[in-house]
Amino acid sequence: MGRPSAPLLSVDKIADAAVRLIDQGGPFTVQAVARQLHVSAPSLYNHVQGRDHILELVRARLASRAGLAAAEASDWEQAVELFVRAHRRLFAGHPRLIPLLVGQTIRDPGVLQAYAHLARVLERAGFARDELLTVISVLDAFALGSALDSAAPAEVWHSDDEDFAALLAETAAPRAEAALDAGIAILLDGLRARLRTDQEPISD
Amino acid sequence: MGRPSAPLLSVDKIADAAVRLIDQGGPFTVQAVARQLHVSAPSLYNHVQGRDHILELVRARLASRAGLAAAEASDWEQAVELFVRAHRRLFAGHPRLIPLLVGQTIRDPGVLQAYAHLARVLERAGFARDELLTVISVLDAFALGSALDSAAPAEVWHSDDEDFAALLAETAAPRAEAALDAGIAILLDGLRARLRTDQEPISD
DNA sequence: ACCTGAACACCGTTCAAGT
DNA sequence: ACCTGAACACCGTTCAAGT
Repeated sequence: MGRPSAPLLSVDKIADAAVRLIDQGGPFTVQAVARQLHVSAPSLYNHVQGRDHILELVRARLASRAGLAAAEASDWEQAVELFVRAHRRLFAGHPRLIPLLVGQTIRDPGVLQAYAHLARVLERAGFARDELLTVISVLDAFALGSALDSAAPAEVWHSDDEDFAALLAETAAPRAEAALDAGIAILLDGLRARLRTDQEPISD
Repeated sequence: MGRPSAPLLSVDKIADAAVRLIDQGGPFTVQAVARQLHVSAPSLYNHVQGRDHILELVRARLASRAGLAAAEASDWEQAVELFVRAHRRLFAGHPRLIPLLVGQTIRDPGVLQAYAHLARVLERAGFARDELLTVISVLDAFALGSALDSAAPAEVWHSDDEDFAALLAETAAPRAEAALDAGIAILLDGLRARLRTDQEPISD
């Protein structure tokens, strides 16, 4: 009781504990984070603004670890690939994070910079300005979806249909890597075709 | 107090009230659903197994309304387009539903049938079996992402970056429809390219 | 069979009290 | 400045009591 001589907590420690907790699998509560740190729940509020803030810290932390911002590529195709792979790395080890972050507004400047950078690269490459957000959403959603599926397809679909259940069982984690490559190829092919249309709109 | 002469509730009434509540915007709680129906919260448990069950009912209800299961198409390209558009319709009017359903296992037989059907169509078209789930995930994620963005891009990204903020402001709802078409075109082009590779793997 | 109020074990968050 | 315990207004869910 009372103030400790050296602080027990810090923003970094809280973020780390939150990541650990999420990976462990239990429900994500402020109280559980506090328990990880052997501290009472209200203590966290000296360093952090609340539950949502903790999740935003986790996003920032994992994004920098996954090298999301470092995606400085020369050409747009490489930029797309790096963006997707970084995003996928971000979530791949932490599938339980996805439902926690979907629907939460992204506020972390570092993460937003990565999005803004990709938007600029795509625009410079010749993509129509009002398509940029769609393209980014597709990439974003794809990385997220494939991370979720590769980690736990059974958690997404629960089928009694024999054929579909077999398909689910069959698609195991090792194959998911190849599936990611295939998915990226699909997206890049599609985007290349799109770019041609954007650049030569009246070519015939 | 006591049992009413005619039942006040039904599974359908609960599902409808839940949809209304979600669209209204407040937090989704069992108590709030009960309030919509002028009934106490425990009453719902006579018809429904709990909060998650209610959400699954909502998914089923909106899926059938959006015509997800009706996506019986002749060729795979049409099947893909119908699937994406139905999915997008499902969420487009109810963006607040997305964070509630992501991360929840899909159990509704009708919805699962739509996925299984699409898987079969794609397999028959020549897609590699271990890619089917990836392809479906991409489509799924795309429909979801585009519905979320078109409804409320400001809820997804909150940027102080001038350029990016401008891009967000600029991408208004009316354009989102065109963006959906573009996105579908991107996906179909990419998938066509993929299909060629799958079918002629040793062509050179 | 179907609704109610009371109760239980939780939440996230606030705040006065302590050092 | 930083941690604590008590307190507040909520949750989802269970259950005996009522008709």
